[in-house]
Amino acid sequence: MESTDKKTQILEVAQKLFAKNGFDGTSVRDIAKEADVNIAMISYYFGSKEKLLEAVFEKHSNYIRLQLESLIADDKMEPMQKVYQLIDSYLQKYFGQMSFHKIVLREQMANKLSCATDMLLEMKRRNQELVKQIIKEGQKKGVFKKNIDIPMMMATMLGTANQVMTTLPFYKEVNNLADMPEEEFQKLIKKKLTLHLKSIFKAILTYEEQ
Amino acid sequence: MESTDKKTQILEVAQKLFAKNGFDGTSVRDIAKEADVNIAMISYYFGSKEKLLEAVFEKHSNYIRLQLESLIADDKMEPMQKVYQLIDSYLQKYFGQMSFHKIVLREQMANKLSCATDMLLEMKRRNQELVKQIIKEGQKKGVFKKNIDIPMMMATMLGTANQVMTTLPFYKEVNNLADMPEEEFQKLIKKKLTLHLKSIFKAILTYEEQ
DNA sequence: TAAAATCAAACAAACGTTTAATTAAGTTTT
DNA sequence: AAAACTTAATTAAACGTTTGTTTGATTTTA
Repeated sequence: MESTDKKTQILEVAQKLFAKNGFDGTSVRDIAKEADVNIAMISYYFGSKEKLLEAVFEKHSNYIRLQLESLIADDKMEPMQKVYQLIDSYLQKYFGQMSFHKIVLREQMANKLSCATDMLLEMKRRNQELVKQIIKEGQKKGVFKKNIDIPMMMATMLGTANQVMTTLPFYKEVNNLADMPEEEFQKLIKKKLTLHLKSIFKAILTYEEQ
Repeated sequence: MESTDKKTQILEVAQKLFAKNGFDGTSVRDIAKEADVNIAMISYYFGSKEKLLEAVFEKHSNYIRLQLESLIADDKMEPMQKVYQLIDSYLQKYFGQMSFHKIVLREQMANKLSCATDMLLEMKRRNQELVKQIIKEGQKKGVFKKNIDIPMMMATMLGTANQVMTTLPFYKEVNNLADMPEEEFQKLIKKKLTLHLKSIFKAILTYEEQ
């Protein structure tokens, strides 16, 4: 049998609660209660709490990689357009799966060696290598500057997105948008963030130092 | 009596372990063992584990604010130089107190309402207001563009710094610096990050869109 | 000798996991 | 088609640890 109803329900609730309260801050009893299943079902389906976390990671492992590979394969698109679409893809994933990316952020911070953090690091390495290919292509075509610090550039994209995402209520406050519906507000902030990052990346990749 | 040896020792160990393993991931027994004190001393000096966390926050509450205020007060320095020094101050604080800022990052993610998160939000509001003053001064002098999204710009600085800090081992790996001593490596990455952020801020604040 | 500091021990509560029994679903045998 | 059997799903209860905190006695300090 594959993916019972209750099994997927446990997985989704776990993702939500891990994001909200952290791995250590979430008990299997919390998960069981919210998913409306017996506690024993978690061990029954996933083996342990730790393996439940791994299962959450498994679910999200390949999305960005596929996007990047199809970008590289495209030989008609301009380099700068590829970078813009790269930003779009990342932000699409981030805002579409906020709760998961909060878990990633938390796991990233914990430097304990687990199967989940290994998966994460491997994902990061692979994606960074693909981004490198896109940038090098732009440099070969003479559109981008030489000496781009790609890891630092990626840190700005991921870091800015994370920062905005983890302090969304703060941005709502400073922009005086307390009344705006949450969904509309997120759309707005995503739009702002996209433009912001695109203009930064353009500066990093093309503007000569003065 | 004020600040016994053991009391400060508990505070420092707590900061270190909270940063490493998170608040929920750190037990008072862990803290007591590493600080080489009896478990009961934690309740004796701080009342509870929660209040111990608050005490850690208390210790760090005012550093950046003072730096910003002295920057605003200076009426000789050029606006761009002020922004550059703002970046220096923030990164100085971040790299000097990494473990504390990891705790901040974790608390920021947890949206539970505690005394500690309140302190954090208040700090953020105040500092953002001060940064706003510095930018507005530059705009009045005609050095900076109009329509600067200050919260977004700050998100880029804080977010990039956080991202680099939480994934330091990754940056060591991708830069092939596995052999470099940790201290030297951190100096290098801090230097890189500083230049990176300054060039981004210059672009944000002065380059006209093309 | 009075107050502060320190300690081992105990507390109840919460933790992740396992057990053993029961129900539901599916398959095989009559 | 009914009965017998087998496996999967589900449950309440219990398991042994670990959790944060408190107690009450003892030592140190002033």
